Amino acid sequence: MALTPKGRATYHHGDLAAALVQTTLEIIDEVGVRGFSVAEAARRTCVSPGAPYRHFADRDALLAAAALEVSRRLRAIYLDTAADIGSAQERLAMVAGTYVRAAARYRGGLDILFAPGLRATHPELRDSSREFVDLLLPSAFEVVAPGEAAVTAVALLDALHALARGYVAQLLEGKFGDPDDVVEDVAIRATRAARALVAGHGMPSGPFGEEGRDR
Amino acid sequence: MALTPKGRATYHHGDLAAALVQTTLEIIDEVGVRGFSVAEAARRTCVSPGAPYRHFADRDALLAAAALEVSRRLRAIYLDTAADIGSAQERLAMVAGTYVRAAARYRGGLDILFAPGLRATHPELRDSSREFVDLLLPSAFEVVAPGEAAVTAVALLDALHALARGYVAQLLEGKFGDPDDVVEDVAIRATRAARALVAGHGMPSGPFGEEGRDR
DNA sequence: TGAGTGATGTGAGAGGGTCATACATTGAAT
DNA sequence: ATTCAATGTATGACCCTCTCACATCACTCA
Repeated sequence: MALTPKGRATYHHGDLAAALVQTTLEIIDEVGVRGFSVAEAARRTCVSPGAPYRHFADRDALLAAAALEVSRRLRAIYLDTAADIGSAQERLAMVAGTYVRAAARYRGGLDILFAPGLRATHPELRDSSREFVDLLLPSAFEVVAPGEAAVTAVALLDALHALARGYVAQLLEGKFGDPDDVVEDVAIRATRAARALVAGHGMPSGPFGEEGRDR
Repeated sequence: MALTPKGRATYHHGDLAAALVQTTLEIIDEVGVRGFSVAEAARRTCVSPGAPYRHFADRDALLAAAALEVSRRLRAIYLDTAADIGSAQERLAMVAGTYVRAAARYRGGLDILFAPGLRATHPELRDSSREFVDLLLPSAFEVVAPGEAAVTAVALLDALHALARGYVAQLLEGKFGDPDDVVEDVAIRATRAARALVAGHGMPSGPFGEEGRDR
């Protein structure tokens, strides 16, 4: 009998975990999270249906790993585009647009990244988002009034995050038409709205003031 | 043998469709969309596993019906709270807070309402959201400059919608802590951010200007 | 060099879910 | 009373998740 029951060169795959994550992203791009199955991922990776479970505890764990990968790519995109923006205001406003453009590129990828169930169960997803947001903290500090900087800056970032995610959701669900056709327009609108938000940032410290954030 | 193989009084249920929608909402509140199954819904409604398919084409159709119900309730909540708000600015800002509070009340309900897959497949969900948003149009018109009112007003509403949805997502995934504990705080923050957005609404007409909106 | 060992993949299968199909039951219209 | 359409049941095909015993391989250390 062939050394490789499946269509592979060696019995051991080499780096199944990474391959599965990659395949997962592809599948999700095609059929969405709902259509994804680890069986299908195994099939495409030319591996038995049980093999993925050597690397991921369950379906959700694989999805979470894929989401984490998306998160990493988003971060990279941001770092690329933010490099040459001088004004803190503009840098903040721009993130929203960048987010939207990245969404069009990764589609389903963002669906997992934001899947309510997953984020609730896998804290590392929230952590990754948080780290990403923290990249923006310095810019936020520059923008808010020196007095109550800390809290207001964080609140501003939360608001921007909310705004961007909302636009992404609307874009991906086709509210404005075929996502491919309208990405750029929506990105511009998101940027514009973000600018308005940054401009009107004069929000006095609120209930979250004392306890810091994120616990 | 008993007339009712299951624990029901009559062979015919009476209003299975409505009962299923209700049960669906309950299940989702308990175990989330991911944990929901029409088999379980049938079980709880004391009906055979196939019965639901007489009323709903497939699992997604049942979920969509449930989501529509949530949408209806949201609308009712809004109408209740908006009644006695005089200023258009405040009315707009308040919607964000209302949205957040409603989210805490319906939890999983909003998960379905916003589930990317569902909204893409079932246009009636987007329609219902749109009708809801349209309730706010008059207020939006009051707020923007008379000149380019139409487009800007719609853009403002889209931005508010995005913002509110983003906050809801963050709330439900536990970013700020146990949702129950922080609803009110988050609602306040959302309202505040919305106010900032409305205040900085001076966005000139953009690429969406010519073609109207929403197609 | 050549066993031993742990990591990785296989195959079979239990359990459950979706959905289609054929059949049973019933209320309403004739 | 009879018939019909609507509604529920029973059964089963098919797929998926996840488990378990076993096969295969890479690596280590004597």
